[in-house]
Amino acid sequence: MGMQSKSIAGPEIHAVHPWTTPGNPEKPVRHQLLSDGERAQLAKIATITRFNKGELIYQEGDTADAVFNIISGVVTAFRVISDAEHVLSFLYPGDLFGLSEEGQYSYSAKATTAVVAYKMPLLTVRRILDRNSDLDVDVIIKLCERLRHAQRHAVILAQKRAATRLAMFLDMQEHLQAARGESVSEIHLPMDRSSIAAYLGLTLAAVSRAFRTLASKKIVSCRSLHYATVLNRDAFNKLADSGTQTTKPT
Amino acid sequence: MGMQSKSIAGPEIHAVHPWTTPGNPEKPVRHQLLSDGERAQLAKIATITRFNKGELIYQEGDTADAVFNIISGVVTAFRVISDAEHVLSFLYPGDLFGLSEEGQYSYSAKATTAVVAYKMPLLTVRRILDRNSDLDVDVIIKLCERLRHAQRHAVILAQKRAATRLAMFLDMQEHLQAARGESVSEIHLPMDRSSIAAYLGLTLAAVSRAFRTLASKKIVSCRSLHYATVLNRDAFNKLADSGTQTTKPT
DNA sequence: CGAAGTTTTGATCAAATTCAAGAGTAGTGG
DNA sequence: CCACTACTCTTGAATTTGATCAAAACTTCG
Repeated sequence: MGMQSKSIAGPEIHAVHPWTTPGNPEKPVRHQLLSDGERAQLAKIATITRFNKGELIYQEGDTADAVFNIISGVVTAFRVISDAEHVLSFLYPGDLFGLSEEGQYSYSAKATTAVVAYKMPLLTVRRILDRNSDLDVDVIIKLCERLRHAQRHAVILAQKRAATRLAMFLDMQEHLQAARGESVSEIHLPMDRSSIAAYLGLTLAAVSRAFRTLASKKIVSCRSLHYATVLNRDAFNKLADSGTQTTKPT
Repeated sequence: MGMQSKSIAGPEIHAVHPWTTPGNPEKPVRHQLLSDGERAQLAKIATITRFNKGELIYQEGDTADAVFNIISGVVTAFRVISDAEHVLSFLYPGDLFGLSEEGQYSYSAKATTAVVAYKMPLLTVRRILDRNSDLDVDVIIKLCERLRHAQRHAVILAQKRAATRLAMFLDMQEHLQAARGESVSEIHLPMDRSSIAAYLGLTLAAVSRAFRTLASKKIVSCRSLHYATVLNRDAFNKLADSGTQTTKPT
């Protein structure tokens, strides 16, 4: 599932470059941000770590001493609040996590599928950041992307109907998949229903019913628990279109 | 309402420093991030702009050509989705906005109170960022803070009961107020009820009822529409405590 | 194949939305 | 300075939607 054809091994940060030239509003493309030199520099301090499906990577409150960069697999970032699990984001290969912390991790992270990741000591990464201006810019780009995602998440959560939230979630997953260069004939959902529920701020039952609602209206169909297809694109967009940038005329 | 006693005029970026020394989990303090030199450098390219209450600063989709730094007043960042306004964040003096954009602004911004702000050309700021490594780090710190806020927002929106969301919002406002060094005898709410509703993903009516619920239980009282006081701290924390870092023992 | 864990589905209940009318605020001009 | 108007906020009643609790169907994996 990891198709790296690069010459040098080492961390990869993928992100949509936020700083497009004005007057060139092409569709955003996901780039590899790090130069070969930067990757080599980071590779020296990185160790490769593996996590089994379901394994906890770190827990909210732990001393934040490492930054992770995903090679393959999916990670779920979450917080537990009065016994309820709230999913903050699903992280994919090319994502960086554990950097934006205040001494302690501000959320927990677990492997949703089997995961392989680079693990780098936080202090060393900071030392490199302090010297290397180009790396800074890459990290800024990545943080901007994460911020936009978090804001989109908030927009999804602000929706009042469950089917709308689910449609927006599926739309988001489809876009991310396209940005990663994967096929979009089907939407892949590596996480389980309860994680989706925790991300959408709904109960398990509500997510299940929302899937049923979309299926009964012939808007979306599910081949299995982890694969969905959009059947009626117009109806789907009517529900989900909100995160998509408005292709406004003139 | 602006109490700058600094020697040099120019943009100010305030943020909680995320990179505390491990083993020193003191309460986070908000710092002025920019050095005098950096502020002077930015001041040269900045112009001071004023906005009236309610005025639109920029609109989603506009070409993103300027970055703003608030001197005084409150700005609301929002998106309009199928006729419904969704508030992404309330921005205060010391905040920076308009930087994390992809050629076009990804949300709209309006002045919630009268606002005075520095306006800086985006291209020039980027050029400075490319050369000045220290500034990069400051921007990273600020972005990390914004990211944590966005994630907290998501946690608030994932709450199912309106009174809980409101309590968490009030708690957040109180903490921000304290971080800004203002008095916390009362919680100041410069925005109107419908903006709170748009931030909490609720209807105007639900917010109104939630205030009434908290008031009738003697947990919070409202002197006026814009000032609230916590009466019963224990009951309040029981509702709101979730975003607050767990002061876990040993 | 069988057992443990997930997901679906059903019935009831609580809570927020909606629509609409009434009370309160603010801002304007006489 | 007060009165009038426009706007925001509160409150009420009916409706819709999701939560909750619980049982049945389905997956997954040993």
